Amino acid sequence: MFEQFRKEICRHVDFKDKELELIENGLCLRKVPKKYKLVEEGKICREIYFVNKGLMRLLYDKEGDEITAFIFKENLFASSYSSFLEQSPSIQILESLEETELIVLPYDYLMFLYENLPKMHILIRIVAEQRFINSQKVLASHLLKTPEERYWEFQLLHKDLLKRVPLHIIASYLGITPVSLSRIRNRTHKN
Amino acid sequence: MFEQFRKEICRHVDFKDKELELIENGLCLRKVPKKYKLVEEGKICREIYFVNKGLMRLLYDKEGDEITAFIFKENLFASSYSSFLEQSPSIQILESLEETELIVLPYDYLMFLYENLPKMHILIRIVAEQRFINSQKVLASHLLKTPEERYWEFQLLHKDLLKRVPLHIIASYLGITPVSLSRIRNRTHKN
DNA sequence: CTAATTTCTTTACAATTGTTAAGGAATTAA
DNA sequence: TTAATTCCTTAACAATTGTAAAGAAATTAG
Repeated sequence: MFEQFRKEICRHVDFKDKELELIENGLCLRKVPKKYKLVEEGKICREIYFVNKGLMRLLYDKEGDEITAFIFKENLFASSYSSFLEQSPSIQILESLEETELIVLPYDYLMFLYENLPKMHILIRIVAEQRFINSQKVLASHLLKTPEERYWEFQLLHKDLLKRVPLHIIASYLGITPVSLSRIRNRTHKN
Repeated sequence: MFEQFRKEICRHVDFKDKELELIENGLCLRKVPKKYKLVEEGKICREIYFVNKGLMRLLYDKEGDEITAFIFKENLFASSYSSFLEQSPSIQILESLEETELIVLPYDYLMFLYENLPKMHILIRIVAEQRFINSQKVLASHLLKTPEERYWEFQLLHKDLLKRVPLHIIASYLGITPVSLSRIRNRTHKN
């Protein structure tokens, strides 16, 4: 049930069995269907999700248009993290792209762990740092590369997602329209 | 000497006087002139800097062109954070935009503090989380807004920087060319 | 299986940006 | 102060993207 989760967190912090038990006492497993919204716009995000199986995406609703901020694959911690950290209304939406199996860590239980298992600060510090590094990479890609180069890069790094995710979602992740992505793909395949 | 620094970190973590002393034992003050490079491309970033007075910027060298990733004002923790965290060669440059006064926290001393003052994990967790939130905001701005809207937003949030920083640096921060920024400013002022 | 919906591509046109080059303004250095 | 450098704007043109609309293909729902 928590095998992947254990493996992932123990890569970063050396938790003892008793400590793992303490952590897992507050967790639960949740299965959601495709297109299920875990966090809605305007609501406070009160949980962090570890993706056991499936795909999640974080997105903005821009006057009806969906703009993808990030796609979470297996073994990543997903959440509307800004909303979770500040316990403030989310400006992002978190939803599943496939039928997805999640491990749920509630905010209140994380606070409990912070007090009773100080190592938890280390773990969450590392999770935050990694999400920061990721965010920096995506931002750098926008600052340094053209949409076309960004598509090539995406192809290299996330070949699997090209098959799992509709192209218009990838387009919005790359910061372009589906029409433009279609043109880029057309150009690319011919050369 | 460390007043601002103390005030800032105590906003987040309740350090006792003795603990503050322990932290400050490993810090030093550094004054650098304008355009001084604290971190060079390819070198490992071995320090975190707290900006006491002045301005720093994080940038990429893209085939000779300078692309600004972030601008650090007073009371922020600046660094090539990815390089610092992973102690790997930096793909970013960190340099001063003005004569700048910094408080320097060396990597080795942070490791020492992690071991001898566990609360340090909390502080650095919060610093990482805030840099993440910032990074998310900048990325959202790129995904959701046009360059023109991004300039308006910048004007609102960082009016002071328009006077302190050359426009071509702001242009690269907004992800556009100086020529394009000039056109946007021209359009904006007329309407 | 059929109908409805979603997804993807293509086209034509408008709008914006990038590029290159040139000149003037402002700042910095000698 | 003068000379050199940096900074900013403008112009013209090419390239790219966005928008709107339409239709084909694929997927989903009943």
